[in-house]
Amino acid sequence: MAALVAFVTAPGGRAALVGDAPDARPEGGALGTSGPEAVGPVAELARRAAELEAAGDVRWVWWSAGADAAALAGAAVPVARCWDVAEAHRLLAGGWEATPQVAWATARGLDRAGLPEATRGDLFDFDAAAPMPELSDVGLGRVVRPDGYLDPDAGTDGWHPDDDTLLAWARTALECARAQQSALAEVGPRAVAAARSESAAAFLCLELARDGLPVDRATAEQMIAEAAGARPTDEAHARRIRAERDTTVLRHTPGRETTDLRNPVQVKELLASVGVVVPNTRKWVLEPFRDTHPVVDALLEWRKAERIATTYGYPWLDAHVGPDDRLRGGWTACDGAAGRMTAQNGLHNLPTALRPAVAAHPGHLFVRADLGQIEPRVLAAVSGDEAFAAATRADDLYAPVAAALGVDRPVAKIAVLAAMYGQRSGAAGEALKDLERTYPVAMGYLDAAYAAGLRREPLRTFGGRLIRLDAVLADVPAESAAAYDAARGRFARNAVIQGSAAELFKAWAATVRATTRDLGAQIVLCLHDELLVHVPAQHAEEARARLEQALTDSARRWTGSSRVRFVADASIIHRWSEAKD
DNA sequence: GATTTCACGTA
DNA sequence: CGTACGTGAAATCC
Repeated sequence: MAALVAFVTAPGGRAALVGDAPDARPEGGALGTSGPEAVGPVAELARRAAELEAAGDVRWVWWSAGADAAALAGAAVPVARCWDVAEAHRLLAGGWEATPQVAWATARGLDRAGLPEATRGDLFDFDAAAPMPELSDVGLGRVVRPDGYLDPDAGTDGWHPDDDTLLAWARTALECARAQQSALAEVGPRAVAAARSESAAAFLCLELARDGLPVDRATAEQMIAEAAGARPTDEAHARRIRAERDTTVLRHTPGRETTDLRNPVQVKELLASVGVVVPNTRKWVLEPFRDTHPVVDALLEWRKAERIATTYGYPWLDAHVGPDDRLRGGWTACDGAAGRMTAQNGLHNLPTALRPAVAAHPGHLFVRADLGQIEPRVLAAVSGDEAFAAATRADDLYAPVAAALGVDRPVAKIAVLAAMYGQRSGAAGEALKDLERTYPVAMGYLDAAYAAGLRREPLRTFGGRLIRLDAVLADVPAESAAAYDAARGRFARNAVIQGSAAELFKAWAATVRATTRDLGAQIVLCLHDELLVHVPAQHAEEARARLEQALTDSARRWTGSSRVRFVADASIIHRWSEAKD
């Protein structure tokens, strides 16, 4: 078993590293007596960490990758195993808030309501707390208060610990990680493994932010030019281009040229004047009126161009694509709801029209792979439905389902999706009833999640992530209590599937990262069920094979069996836009 | 200046 | 065929 070694940093460029050999620790013995221990400038500690990583079996512990491990990612330390206290806490307790103080309190079983407030300036300055007696022998008392809570200022921006305090901060992280492991072991058989996988994903997020997504700048400029016009030379030029774009719509409605197309109220009035009366001007509302009046089609085309001009235009390119032609944004390992990864600066919602601009750099290729029919396959795994699991053995899961129900494939597909996502009406009605009879375990699992949502009872994903129903939907406006309840039910039903799928995806990504590193491969994009890996051209085929093997292995570890089959569609491409093979 | 609404891109 | 996320422009609130 890997030895835990904490790596923590403090403002001012200091870091501490403290190891603890768990098996060597005598019963009731002191902590931190058998492993490495160092404190100093973060660059120096990162070098020491690189040596330890190269030498042996280490699992790094940090309060969070973003706060503590940036220097390791920056120095390209090939971190193989880690424990991210914040990610472990998010798994254990749900939601997104995961400061060291909250994570520590939860792991130690302290009441969340008793958390002390951070001090502010000199108004509430008080004398440093006396060390906590039972922890003072190893120095944790420097950051742990007598009442057991963490010093509320520890780890915050304005905190300037001395060396001994920073060492105590590292030892406390170790202690917190151990307490979390115990707590997660109680949650379920997969939760500790899930925390490790989430931790790896959090470090991967630093690497994604560091490396960026390879872009072909010339193509990007060309695609932007097609939608938004030439790059403006000055403000007046920019206004002129904007006006020309507006004219493509306004020329269809003489007399209304002053309409502001960016103002939905005015657009609604404009449409009403040509007989298109709509409650709002959303795309799917206007779509049926495309042929009613030419201004509708012109408006929808204008919106597409306007989107690229404003969100993905020249300012976006200049701000987020570096001189090395890499598109960079911040990444998080999980959102606050079900636990999917998030990304900023358009990395997760780049219009497909711009995908030709995402291109492998010279000498490299992309291996692109996505998980096929991931959500129904995950449903089969998490529900334990043997009949549904049997259907996953087919490349196309809907084919055996259609055969079992005695319906055409499209009907089977709609029925399965309707069951998972909530709509229980419409064309799928009859097939849904058959689905309930044929796969009662899987359908029962979904119904139970829905019912728990109605009752406001928190749920856990397959990997043990707590799905909270209080905070997430608190601000959803609802006309009636029943609508609010139903929204909660749908959310719960969706979250156990979406969240579990996210866990498998991250386990897969972490395995790919580990098993393709020696090829010089970089994961450059994670998109919920899709991976884009940038790899030296001569290793592309090998990398593709390892991606598929990684799925088999991580799915097997995650589900604990091979009853449910997961499939990846993997191809080697130059540009993200290229068709699947 | 901060927050809300509308709209729309991705899965 | 539901859920989630991030972004920008304009309106609205304070």
